[in-house]
Amino acid sequence: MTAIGEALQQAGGADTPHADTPHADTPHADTPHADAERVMRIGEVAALTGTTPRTIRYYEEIGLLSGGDTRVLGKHRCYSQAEVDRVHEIVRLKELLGLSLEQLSQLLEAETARAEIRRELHATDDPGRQRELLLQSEGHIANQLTLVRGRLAELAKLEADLSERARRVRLRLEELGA
Amino acid sequence: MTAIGEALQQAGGADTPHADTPHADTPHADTPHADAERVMRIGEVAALTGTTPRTIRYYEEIGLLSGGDTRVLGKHRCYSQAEVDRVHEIVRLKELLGLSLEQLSQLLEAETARAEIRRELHATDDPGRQRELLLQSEGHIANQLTLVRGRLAELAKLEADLSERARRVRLRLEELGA
DNA sequence: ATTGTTCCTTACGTGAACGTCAGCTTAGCA
DNA sequence: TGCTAAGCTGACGTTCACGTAAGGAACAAT
Repeated sequence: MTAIGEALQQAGGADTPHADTPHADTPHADTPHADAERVMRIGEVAALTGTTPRTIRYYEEIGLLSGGDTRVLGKHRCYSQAEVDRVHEIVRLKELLGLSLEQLSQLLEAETARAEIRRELHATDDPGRQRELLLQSEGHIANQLTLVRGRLAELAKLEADLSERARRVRLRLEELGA
Repeated sequence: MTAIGEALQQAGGADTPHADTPHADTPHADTPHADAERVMRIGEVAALTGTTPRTIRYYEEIGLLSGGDTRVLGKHRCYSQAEVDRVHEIVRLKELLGLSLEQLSQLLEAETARAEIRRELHATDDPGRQRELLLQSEGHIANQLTLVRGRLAELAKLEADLSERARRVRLRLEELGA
């Protein structure tokens, strides 16, 4: 496939990038309430997010992922659905906005804080503290929105330019046909 | 400035990235019709496009820029406004779509062909040939549009997600305030 | 207990996209 | 004609974002 082909396909997504674990995830739920907070290992997370274990470890290395605070060195990393979500978010923002991982780690300060905030929101009864946390959240999201909307505007302008070009070419073709 | 700051500013553009040529472009038009097809050298092009001479040479090296077909080796490269436009286009697509330069060179086949097409369109009187050229142009633009619109859709979805999140946080804040 | 698969850490390798330095030539000007 | 700023051609260095390989430990199943 050509490079442009890849670029065009890039919008589709949802492919099967590599087969790491051959037999799929255990279909029969052996343990009760298994789906809610299943503990996953790195290979599964990688497969679910369309990345590789190496990538996940790298993201941990540079501080994008926590990588199991309480994990004993030398033992397996274990992840929950929350980490999967985060990796998905990382990939999405990275591809869509073309940000470097350093920029992302700053932007994702929002997400990092969100987990913390959710925990603390449920833990505290102090309305003042809750207010503070929510305001922080709002600020982070606003940051992301600013970035995304800026990109949207630029892309819209590009689209307009291209449409205009296409229109002109069509006009000339009609002239020619007439 | 923080990385996120840069990312947020990235939408603004139009900064002065570096001062290469101290005294600006000769303000007095010595030669007549100077602005139409001024011949520029690499430093000026770099300054105008917010890049560096090295970058321009690199783009030439990998085939993204022609770099003066008729240029004698060892002599200075010279550029016209067309090259400046092309570099601008490259930078724009690269940043906005996050494409690799190889992908870009495929996508920009359109632009490459356009110059050719414009020349040939004026050179030939054969309507059949003209039709063919215009159809080619149309195809290339359509390719670009597909790519851009795909991105636009993805970004719009992201924006919607973020807005939804922001809405929820605001709701909780109102609850709290009430 | 053995075995096969997945994972661990460490460390070196890689491709893209330039940056940077050296040594020399060209172009504009005084 | 001489000077200086800008450009030229190698060629090596660098950062990012991982890939890959080696040697060993951990888990699941038998």
